[in-house]
Amino acid sequence: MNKHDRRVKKTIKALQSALADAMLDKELQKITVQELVNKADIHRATFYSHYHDVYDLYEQMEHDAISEFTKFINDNPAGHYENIYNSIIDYIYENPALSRLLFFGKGIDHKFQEHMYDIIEEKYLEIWMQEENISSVSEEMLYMATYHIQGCLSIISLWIKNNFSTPKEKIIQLIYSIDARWNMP
Amino acid sequence: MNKHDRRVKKTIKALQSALADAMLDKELQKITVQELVNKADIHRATFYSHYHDVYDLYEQMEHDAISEFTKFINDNPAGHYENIYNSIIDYIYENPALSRLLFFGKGIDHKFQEHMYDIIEEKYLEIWMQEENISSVSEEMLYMATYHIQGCLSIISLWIKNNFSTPKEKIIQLIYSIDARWNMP
DNA sequence: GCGGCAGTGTCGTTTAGGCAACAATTATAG
DNA sequence: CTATAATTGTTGCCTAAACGACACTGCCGC
Repeated sequence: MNKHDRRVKKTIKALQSALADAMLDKELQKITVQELVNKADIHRATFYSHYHDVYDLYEQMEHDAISEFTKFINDNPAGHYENIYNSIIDYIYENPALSRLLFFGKGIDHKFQEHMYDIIEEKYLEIWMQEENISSVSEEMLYMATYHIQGCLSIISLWIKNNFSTPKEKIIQLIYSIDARWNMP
Repeated sequence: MNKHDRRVKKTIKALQSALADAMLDKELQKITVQELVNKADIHRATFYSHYHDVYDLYEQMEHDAISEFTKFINDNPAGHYENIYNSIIDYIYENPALSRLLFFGKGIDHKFQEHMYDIIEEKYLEIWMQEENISSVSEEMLYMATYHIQGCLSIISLWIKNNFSTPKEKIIQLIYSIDARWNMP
């Protein structure tokens, strides 16, 4: 299967949306293949040509999302850490169903958020060390990082919870304005 | 081409959405096939296997929509005319892009709305004549029909203009409550 | 218990969509 | 004016998705 084929991309996305939707009000265990293909409007056989079962679909979803986020964050060209959130917010906005699932899905160990945090923190420290031309970070810096990252993530989390009713631009602006109010260590 | 094939339905819908989207800020004349297939994320050759050009797509869209509405209205089982709006609102909600186009698209003679009005009025009169067991309608009734139909259509129109920010149920409730406040002739 | 109903995997066949390449026709800019 | 970029139709080949059918499992109500 060529994963760059439009048809493949579309069915994958349709199935992911269907699962994300289903998981908002149902445990992963209780979701059937039938149900998913109905929602996604694809043939059942097509499902099996991509995934072994519902769990398989979920695992690939989570894995893909983490890869995507990691890529976005590491590809960050300018190296300004505000841009990290720009990429993240864009991706979330383009994949609302997936995001809702990863942040609020039922019956999941929410290690995804920890993963997310780790990736971002790593980038923060990398940028800081580069900017300040130092080889290690102080304990104070780590606390600052936690404070700021978790704060921003909770803003994004709330945004998703509110079904993106706040305009994307406003969220970005918000995070930027918080940054501006900061005196970097 | 079997128009009941899922793939066909999906590409048709994707192209319709793309055109509807494009027409909101561009004249029909200025829209290219290229642009549409990019938006719809389908191959250009696929476009030509369905339509001759952009105008062809538009005409079929309008025609299909009118057919759909007519069908909904005439299939109305109970014969209660409030249900007409139920069907219409459902359809609009399921086809937001198409609806925006038909109500607010640029560079179109908005004969669609007149068409819509005619279909609804016909149904109204049919129901009334049946209920009252009469063979013709009074002039007064025609005025009442105009008043009520155009009023309801303008509510729906505003709803679309507001990007469906008002919940669907509330719109239906609104129209029902208006009905309840009426003393039928 | 058993009949029916929903879901599961799998298979062979058909078909719509994807793709790349083509010549031909318009823009659009330098 | 000319080049060069973009859009247009069209083609042949390939493949993923659709479809219907199959036997099989598990579950629920009578």
